[in-house]
Amino acid sequence: MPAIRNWQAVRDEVRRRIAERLWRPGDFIPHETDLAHEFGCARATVNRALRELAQEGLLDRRRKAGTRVAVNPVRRARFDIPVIRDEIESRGSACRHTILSREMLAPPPDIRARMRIASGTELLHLRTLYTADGAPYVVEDRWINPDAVPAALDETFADVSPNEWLVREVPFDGGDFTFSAITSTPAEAVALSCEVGIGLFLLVRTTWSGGSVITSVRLVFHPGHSMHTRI
Amino acid sequence: MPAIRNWQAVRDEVRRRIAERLWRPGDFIPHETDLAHEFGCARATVNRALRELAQEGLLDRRRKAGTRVAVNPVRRARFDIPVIRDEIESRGSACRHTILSREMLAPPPDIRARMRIASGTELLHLRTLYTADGAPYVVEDRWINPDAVPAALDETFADVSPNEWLVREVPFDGGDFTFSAITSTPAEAVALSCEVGIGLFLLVRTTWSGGSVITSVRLVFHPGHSMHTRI
DNA sequence: AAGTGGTCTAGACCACTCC
DNA sequence: GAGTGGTCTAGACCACTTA
Repeated sequence: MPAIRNWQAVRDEVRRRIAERLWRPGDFIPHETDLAHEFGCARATVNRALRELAQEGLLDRRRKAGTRVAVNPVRRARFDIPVIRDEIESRGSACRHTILSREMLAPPPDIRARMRIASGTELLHLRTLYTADGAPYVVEDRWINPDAVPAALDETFADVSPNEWLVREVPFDGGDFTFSAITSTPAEAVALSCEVGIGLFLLVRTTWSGGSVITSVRLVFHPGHSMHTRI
Repeated sequence: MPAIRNWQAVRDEVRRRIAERLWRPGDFIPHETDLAHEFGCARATVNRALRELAQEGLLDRRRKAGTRVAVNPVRRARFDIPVIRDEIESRGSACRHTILSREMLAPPPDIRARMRIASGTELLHLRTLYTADGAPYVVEDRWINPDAVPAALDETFADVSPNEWLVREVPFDGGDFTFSAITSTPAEAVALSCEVGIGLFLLVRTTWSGGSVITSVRLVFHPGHSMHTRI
């Protein structure tokens, strides 16, 4: 057997042993020290490899107990969540955005709860349409907390979309994403130039910085939109 | 300032400096050696922290060039994709599955392409319904490649669902996920006891092991289903 | 109480890029 | 060619669990 001296090789070898059922789900695998000895590398190298596999969900590690092959391989998929403009332009299409409406408004209860806003407080409410080569791509229904982002009140968002502006001006450090499907309402059908009563992909995202919620946005995508990833 | 000696603390401090715009998008940040010196820790510790942030998408690292704050903070969110049974039971509901149909069948062209199956080859085709406390949860339309998993032909999947059986018997090492929304067809409406013409969440997953495709599955979830994550 | 993974260190060399 | 991040090592100590 060739020497296994870098962490990727260790990772691949462990993966292979699991795939070939040398080590079966639920089994304990040898300790880091033993594997390091077997592979002829340092324990830190083995640790790096096993840590990676544990993060992937393939291994289950616990101090004192040891490392075992995950019984239920919960697969963790990583999604890139790009800025809409990048998503559209990376497909070679021209992206344009239009502000459909802009107003100060007291948010409905569900938004208030999601953003932890006191009753009666008014937020900046924006509706924006993004098009790809002229075709409606997504409608964005966004609430911005002016307490967290006072500068937003002076912005028209004509040149820079709300999303890009916020990304540039207020780096967030946390977010909450929900993906689901909805049935198109008349309003959404008009905005996206599609029929009423068809399935549309919905992404609701709330982002915060420190303790305060910055913005909550509801993105309704054009019919046929999909999100894709590979593990 | 308190000492910053472990990699989590370094990571948080770097995050803070970016959030407070001390380091702005596009800026180069100090080299690992300098940061290690400033924080009073080893370079490896700084490396671990910066590597983590780069993986998150917050930093952009290149040899020789250096490390800079990402201009377009593409956020990477991780989703856990659990076994359906776990997903249902973790909500405290009782999970049951029913095989709606089971047959050997030549797959339609799109499935053939997705699974890289030669024209004319027959695959095992299964339709399964999962219920949570008796209510339809998801309908699964699955194709299994008997070349990759001969043992599947002898299975009735009465006790163990196709998904669980495959997870247990054929550890896969790669997968391809697509999330989208569809409009319910009459067949789906019947299976899920819902109306025709409403939006449903759809997950299409193809998994392989080594070079050969094992299975491709199309999951249509009950109305209102959502996927959630936090970063 | 003891054993395992988790992490830090200091130093070294390597590999990739940019100039 | 030179400089940066990427990785490996050997040893040490720590922290968390569980036996």
